[in-house]
Amino acid sequence: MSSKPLRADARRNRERILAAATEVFAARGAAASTEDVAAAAGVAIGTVFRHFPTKRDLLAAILKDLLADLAAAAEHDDLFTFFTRVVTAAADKKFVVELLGEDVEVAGPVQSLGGAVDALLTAAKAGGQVRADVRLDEVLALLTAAGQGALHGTWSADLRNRTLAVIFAGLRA
Amino acid sequence: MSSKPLRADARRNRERILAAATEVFAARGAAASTEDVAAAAGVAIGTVFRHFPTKRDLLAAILKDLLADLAAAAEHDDLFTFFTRVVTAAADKKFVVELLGEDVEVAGPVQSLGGAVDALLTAAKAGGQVRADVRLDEVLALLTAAGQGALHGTWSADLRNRTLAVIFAGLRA
Amino acid sequence: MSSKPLRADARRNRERILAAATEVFAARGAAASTEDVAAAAGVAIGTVFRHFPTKRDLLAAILKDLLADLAAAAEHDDLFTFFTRVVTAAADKKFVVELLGEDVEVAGPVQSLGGAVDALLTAAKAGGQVRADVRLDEVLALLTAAGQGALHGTWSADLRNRTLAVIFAGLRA
Amino acid sequence: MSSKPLRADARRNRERILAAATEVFAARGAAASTEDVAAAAGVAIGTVFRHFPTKRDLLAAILKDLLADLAAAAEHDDLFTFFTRVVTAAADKKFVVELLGEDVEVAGPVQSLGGAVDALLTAAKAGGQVRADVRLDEVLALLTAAGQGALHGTWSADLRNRTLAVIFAGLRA
DNA sequence: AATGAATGAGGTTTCATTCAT
DNA sequence: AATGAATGAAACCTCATTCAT
Repeated sequence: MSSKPLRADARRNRERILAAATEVFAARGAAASTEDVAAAAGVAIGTVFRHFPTKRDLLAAILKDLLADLAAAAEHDDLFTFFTRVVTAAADKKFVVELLGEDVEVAGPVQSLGGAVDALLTAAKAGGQVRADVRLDEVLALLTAAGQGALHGTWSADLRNRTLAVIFAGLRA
Repeated sequence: MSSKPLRADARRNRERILAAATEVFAARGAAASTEDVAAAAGVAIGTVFRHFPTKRDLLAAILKDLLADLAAAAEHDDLFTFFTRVVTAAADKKFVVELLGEDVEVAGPVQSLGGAVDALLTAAKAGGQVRADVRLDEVLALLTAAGQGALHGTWSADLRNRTLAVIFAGLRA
Repeated sequence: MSSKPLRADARRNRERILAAATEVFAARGAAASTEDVAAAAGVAIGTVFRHFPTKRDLLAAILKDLLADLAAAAEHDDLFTFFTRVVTAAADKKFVVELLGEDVEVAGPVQSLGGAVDALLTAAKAGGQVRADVRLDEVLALLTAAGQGALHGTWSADLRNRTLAVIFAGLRA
Repeated sequence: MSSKPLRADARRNRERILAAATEVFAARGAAASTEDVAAAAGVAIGTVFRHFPTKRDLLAAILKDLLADLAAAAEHDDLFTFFTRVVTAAADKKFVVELLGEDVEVAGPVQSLGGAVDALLTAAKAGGQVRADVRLDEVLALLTAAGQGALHGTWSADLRNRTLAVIFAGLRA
């Protein structure tokens, strides 16, 4: 997949930049400057642009990492647990929604998430926790919706639980 | 509320600017320039800033108008119809979500929307279409979530219907 | 030709910028920064870009002015005098050659110069100072060549005279 | 002259870089990036800078090679043939003029060219093809001028011939 | 000697906002 | 009240050059 194995220092910097960017954008929104990200990562601005030729590339990389983490977590979850996890995670990453709002390339990352959710959905149907006629795409749609709703609404834990309860009830029958 | 009665041409300009801004931001996102809004409205940039001293003020005014329109529509809807209307409208106003992501002053407008929804919810409960223990705040949360999900996911009409069907089923039982 | 009559202050600034740019580029070459031009003109950087949206636009405007001045001078010259004038002028504007080296739009301005030269050439042929079979395009070519040669070679007045003498002799017979 | 005998691979690289640089600068002008030159040569950027510590050094080396080639060709030419050859060559090397415009160290190489031309000029005078009072420096000036004119004017073969014909006639009488 | 990642100054350009006309 | 030119702080990005590997 990756065209070349990065040199040790390059890989180290790439990761520092990604970590710094995640933090900076989380704190100040996607409008924060690339300059600030460089400073937070402790590298020069040119280094950021060597790794991510465009601000959009940087945002896309963060998003990809985030979704990959979530997809990995899916292995040990049932559908409802996973759903809750995603929504909770979204609330911590205020800027993800802004990323999605842009034309950032999401198709790929979301596909991988879709695969994970598909497995959970199948299992949930088999176990009778979800109606048989529910399809993958509306589950993904609900996931996106809940995630972004939580993001913008800054729901309390209690509100989040009650809101998800409605969705879960709808999936059951 | 209004500090001064505007001159006729000033009022006309204010409205032209609002209409143009709604269109421009819907088409190009909230990052579109104020200059572009002025051009679309057929006025000079200075005129926009005379009416809305800050870009944020302009965005807030649009949002307020939008929500007021929705609240007005609520008068003739039942809860589910209204829900569908809001979600459909959101898909047309790509930028609303960006506004909410910012610190735009929405408390007031959203309150009025809440009032409208509260009435619909009470009626729906009375009619037995919604469980008695459902509270206003989770309905609003679901509304926000669905609206923003629709926005970002660019749902087809079919997907929207199936997604809302799950939510509605959840509200019923 | 010009789409709108500029406001008084705008026109004043436009001219100050052009004058400053001519000076700055003459002194430091076309690689000098737009920022420096703005400073020399006593305006903010944004003002330069309002008048000349691109550095290239600025360079093209200078070139156009320069050639227009030369074309105007042609009215009172004979061909050989004009030729000498152009070559001398070129030596003062070290950067013109760099402009021409770029893809700056020169076609238009050069056309106008061509018109002036054509008239001088016709008169010179009529007066018997130039062979009848000499065509406009080679005269322009020689003009360009001499101008740029003078530029790069930093000819002394004496060398310039002797060099032009060869060209003039060639045009005579 | 040469400080150290280069290792075989180093010498090979030096030549690959020079060849690539000649091509790249010819195609895209002297503003082309050193990075691009490295890529075209198939070496890393560091290698370019090891051989030519400065971009200017690289440009100077190219120029030197170019002029050396021309001087070598002079051995078998008469003055007019040589003149034509130089002008034609210039049209192929779009960037040479830019180099001359800079402070690139050309004194040495140009001297050697001057020597070659001097010999041709002497022969031409002896053969009666050039007036006796023509001096070397104006011939060189005309050569430079014609070369640069051809460069910037993108002359057709026909135009070049007619333009040179005027100069040659001027040299004859 | 070669590699290629890092540096960081500097370039062009955008845009919200101010202010002279 | 309207106009639109001016401001100037960023923003993103490029590139010659240095230096660790």
